[in-house]
Amino acid sequence: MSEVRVRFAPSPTGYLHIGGARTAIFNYLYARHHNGKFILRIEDTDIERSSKEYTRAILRSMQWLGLDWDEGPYFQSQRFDIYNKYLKKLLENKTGYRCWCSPEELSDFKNSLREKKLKFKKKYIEETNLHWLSERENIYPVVIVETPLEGTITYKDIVKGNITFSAKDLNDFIIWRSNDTPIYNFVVVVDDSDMGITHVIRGDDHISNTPKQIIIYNALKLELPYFAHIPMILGPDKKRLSKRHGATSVEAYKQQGYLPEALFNYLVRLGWSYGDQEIFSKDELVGKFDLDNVGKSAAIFNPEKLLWLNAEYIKSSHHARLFDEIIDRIPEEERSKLRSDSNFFKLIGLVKIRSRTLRELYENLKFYFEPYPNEYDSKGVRKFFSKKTLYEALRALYKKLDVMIHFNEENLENAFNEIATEYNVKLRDLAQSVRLAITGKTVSPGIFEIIELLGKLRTMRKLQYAIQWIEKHITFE
RNA sequence: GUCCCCGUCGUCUAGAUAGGUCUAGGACACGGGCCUUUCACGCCCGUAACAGGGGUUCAAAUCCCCUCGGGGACGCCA
Repeated sequence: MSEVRVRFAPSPTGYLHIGGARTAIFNYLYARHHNGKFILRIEDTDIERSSKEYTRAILRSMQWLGLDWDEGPYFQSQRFDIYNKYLKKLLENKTGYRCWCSPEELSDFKNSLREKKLKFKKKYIEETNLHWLSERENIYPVVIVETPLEGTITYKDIVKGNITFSAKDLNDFIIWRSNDTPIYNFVVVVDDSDMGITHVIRGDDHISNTPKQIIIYNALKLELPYFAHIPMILGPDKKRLSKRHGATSVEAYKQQGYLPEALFNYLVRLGWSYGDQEIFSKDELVGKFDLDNVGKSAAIFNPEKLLWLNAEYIKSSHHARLFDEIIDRIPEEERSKLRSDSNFFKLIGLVKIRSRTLRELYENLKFYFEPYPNEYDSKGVRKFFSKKTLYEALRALYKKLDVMIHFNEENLENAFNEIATEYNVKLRDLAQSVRLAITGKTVSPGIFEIIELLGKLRTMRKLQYAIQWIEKHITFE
């Protein structure tokens, strides 16, 4: 077989969404696996709804996901010359015809045909004496492709197998608007052919477009590509995934703190599998991905599993990489200091196993450079700041730490234990009140570990602040 | 309504192509336990599915048919 050439062809009428991203990924992987070319084409023939802003956003999302393309982006809006050339051909060989009818007339006619269980065909225009086939005043013509009255159109889908349509079930369809611009079904065929696309890999919502496109291929005497229709992604209610199911754009997942590899991995595994394996590097995917293990049925998007995968990727990421990923969230004045602070990088290591997103990672990290917590967890305050003995223990601990010279885990642990015994409090309760004092939360890495990393100065400052806070806000019974 | 596609645990799936090795495997989630200064991580255990009905066959999740269910398409959108 000659070189594999595939394409991803989004229309810039919105951000790149999860479904589109998966289609792009499948195309990308198929190209890379077969040493072929991955082409990007922007389908902006609907000038009204397309925008430059969305185009930029789509490219940005693709780059973020690591979907680098080999050719393009081509813009259909710049290729009207080519479409005109093929349009001429279609008109010349009479598979396309001009129709002088208004949108209203056309839709009324289709409705009346529907009542008779008939499809819209040129033959019925003629039989009904509509006079739409020759010029009329004040009406701009559309160009319509004529579909056969009988027979079948069959093609072999790489993922779904043989699919057959009856010609009698097909409407003749418009391929050129009365405002002199071409329509989707026509331009895809022309472009895919012109760009030498060998495999059309797209969502299975395009299955019913395929017979129409095959008719155009045949009419234009163009070679047919292979078709592979991949199942769609559904929401939890089994409806087509949309905004009401929550975040659907790639951009949104980026903002929420997902790693591109995690999203990529999750999306490939949705509808494709390789035995029991769940986690794949991109190189592995390039080696293993092929269309034959793509499933036939629609998949429900499961945010929980994506979250799990993201956590897995965060856990196995290098600290430096994670630092780079969250740097935008860190206050500017802290960035360079932290970059060369080896304790901060150690802390990243402690915190990353309890962070499922980069956002969480940042939240778990920020106590390190913030002088004291913005607020204390209210439940924690009730349990650990509101007991007199714990408060007294905390004060005693403060004094003990104040004279401690080597601020290491071992010494800290001894000090905590001594105070706990002395004041007859549980070590865990003392640890919790210190944790709350330092991080503002009841959850963090090991208390001795973080104190050691934080160092004496910053620890004492936070403890002092907490003690004062308690004195100011709490009245013991 | 018409046409097309799909149907294994709640979810993603292994199982197909070569019907027996499937008392149906893995993963997420969920439940329990261990570890433990909190929360995680990690480890161990558990709950849970072949949509239904007919065939074919010594034998069917795997092949055939029907029913039911879900989705998609029927635009001068892509």
